[in-house]
Amino acid sequence: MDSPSDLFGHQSSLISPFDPYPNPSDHPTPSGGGHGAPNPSSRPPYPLIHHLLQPGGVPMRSGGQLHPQRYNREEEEEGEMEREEEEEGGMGGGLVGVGVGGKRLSGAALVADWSYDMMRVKRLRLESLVKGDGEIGLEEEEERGRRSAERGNRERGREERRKEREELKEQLEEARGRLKTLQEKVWKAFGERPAQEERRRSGREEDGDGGMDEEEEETAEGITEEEEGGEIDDLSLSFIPPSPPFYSVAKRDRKARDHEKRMSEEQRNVNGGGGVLLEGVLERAAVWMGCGVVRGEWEGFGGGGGSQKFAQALKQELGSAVARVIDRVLRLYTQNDPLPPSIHPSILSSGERGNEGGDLPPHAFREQSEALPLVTRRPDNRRNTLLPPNNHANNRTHNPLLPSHPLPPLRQPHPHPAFLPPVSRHKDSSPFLPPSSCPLPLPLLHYTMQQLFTRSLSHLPPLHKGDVMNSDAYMEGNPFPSQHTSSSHPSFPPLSLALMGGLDRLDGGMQHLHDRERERDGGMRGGGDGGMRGGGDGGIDSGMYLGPGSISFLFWKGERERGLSPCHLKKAKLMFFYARYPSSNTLKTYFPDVKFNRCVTSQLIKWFSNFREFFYIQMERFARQAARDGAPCLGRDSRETPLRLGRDTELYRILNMHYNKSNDYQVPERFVEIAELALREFFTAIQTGRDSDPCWKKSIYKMICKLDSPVPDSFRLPGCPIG
DNA sequence: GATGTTCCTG
DNA sequence: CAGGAACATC
Repeated sequence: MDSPSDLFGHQSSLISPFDPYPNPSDHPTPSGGGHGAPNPSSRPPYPLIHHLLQPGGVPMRSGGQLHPQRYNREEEEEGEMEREEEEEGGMGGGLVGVGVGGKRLSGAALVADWSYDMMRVKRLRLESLVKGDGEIGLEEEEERGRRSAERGNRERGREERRKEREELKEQLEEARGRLKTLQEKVWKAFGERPAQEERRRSGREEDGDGGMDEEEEETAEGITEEEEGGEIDDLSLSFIPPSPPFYSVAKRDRKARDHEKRMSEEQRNVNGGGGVLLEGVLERAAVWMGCGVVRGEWEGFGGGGGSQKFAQALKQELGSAVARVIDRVLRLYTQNDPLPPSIHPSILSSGERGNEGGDLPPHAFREQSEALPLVTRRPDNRRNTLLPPNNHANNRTHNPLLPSHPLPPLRQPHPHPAFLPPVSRHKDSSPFLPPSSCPLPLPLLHYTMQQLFTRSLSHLPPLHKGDVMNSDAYMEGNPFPSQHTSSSHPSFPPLSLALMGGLDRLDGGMQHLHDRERERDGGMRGGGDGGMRGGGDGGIDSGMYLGPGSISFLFWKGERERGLSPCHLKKAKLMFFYARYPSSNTLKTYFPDVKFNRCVTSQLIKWFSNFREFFYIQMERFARQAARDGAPCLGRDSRETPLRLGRDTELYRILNMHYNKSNDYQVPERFVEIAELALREFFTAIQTGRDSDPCWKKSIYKMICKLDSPVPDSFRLPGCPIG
């Protein structure tokens, strides 16, 4: 049997920080080694309440975050392995969020946390029961076979049972201490001081008939009974709100009715004030804990059915109340509406509430929301990702990308214009984020997204097999209705691809052009690993990244493996302004938060290949248009200064739209120059008829390849653009 | 064979 | 934007 310290010593690991990654099947990563393969059997399955915490049938392990301070990046990294071990295959963290800088803990997390503690106690007791029963059976056999040994055996059994009792008492003491701690946390979470509670109770004691109502009398009676038996003399349950133990069926039934009654009240409370409900639940959880466990412990020890009843009662209380709260929160959340004032914020995790403690700037939560592709943004944010991007651009006479354009609300709080070059904006932070605007470690933005998606999707049919890969319910009911969504985001503008139709293949790759680049890269980051094999462990599917609009298990898995995310794509696009042909070493340098392996590297390279493709297509397109129409498309000045790429031109707009969709960044002047150069090269080639040469683009590509600029050092920082 | 690039398609 | 084919380079 687990020792109490073992049992509760596990607590800290079981109260996992919310579990950003679904651990699909606890499969060890293909890379094997390094990560301790989670062993499902090493953790208790909480058979009693596990499913009760899954309102939608989706395992939603509540990772009550009791250590918000863990949520800085370093600790997150350090805890990665531990977390993996802690994961239990449920949609971890789907319910409650991280207490990122939060002053309060999630009520649901605490309930789940507490429930889990109680389950541990119960399990403890059941184990002792099994053990005890076994001993009893043995005695009976001996009684049949060897009467002479009967007395001795009995005495021995009694002795052992006494030992067991001692052990159990110790364990209960531990449990009690644990409960006390938890309750203090609950009180803290709900703003009620234990002292206040104490006052309340003592005040009640002074009232009426000696300060005891029926329940209290029963409690006292129950304890007295136990004390008479000499079993729980020191289990004074002082921190547990008074409530009866169940020592008679009649009283239990009556109590059950009372509980039903109060549950109805709670139902009302949940509609009007969630905090009250939670407190009630927790109080009664303590009641069951204080009475059920203690009582059942001894009943069970004597062979009674206390465990069953305790389980039933616990099931009732926690099942209905907790699940109801969770359901409600989920419902509220999935409605994408702001929380109605009737919902007490304390029933939401701090992750849901953003930062309540004021550690984060006011826009922090807004930025978190930016990371939620499926969440409709607030009306004041014109960049709603649900809308076609920049529709306004085509309908306005002035260029929306001009620096004079009002900044979008997201950026307004920041003193610097959004279009300043990154180097001048930040010394120590990501170039993408204003100094004050990155209150969370960037991965947490992803985590938040994952977390919220987990919640949102828990009530929806799976869109992708990955969404629910580790959901038993979905696994059973939905055999992977996989629909790849990667092609649902057409990026190319309506452009006559016929232009490209007659182009012949280049007779050579550009690889040789990278020789110089590689040499340069070799010195950029000491100890370049000499290629892409360095980080490869083959642990990531090539389909890990499915595009900014498709959040899937594969994406989560990618996050788990520190793979590529939509933010990395964004960063890559911005990086394209500096480097059209980044080598793999360059990529490794500038994506330090990505765990590189062959697939990730290929993916990044593929991205840049796509960027180039788009770039060249646009260049050629506008060059041809200029050659045909005299380049009116390139602005008024284009006749005086041929083929200038002004920032008010259509080409500029298109490029900016593609690489800098949300205007996080000012297009570097250097990029504008290079684009102009490329444009002129295409234009000249077309004008002079060189485009009839099958290899006519090659020289242009080569030229562009040489024009890569050093990527600002600020790009070396981990993270990615918000939103 | 691994890697990188372009082209093409969806 | 992904996937794949074809090709080049090492």
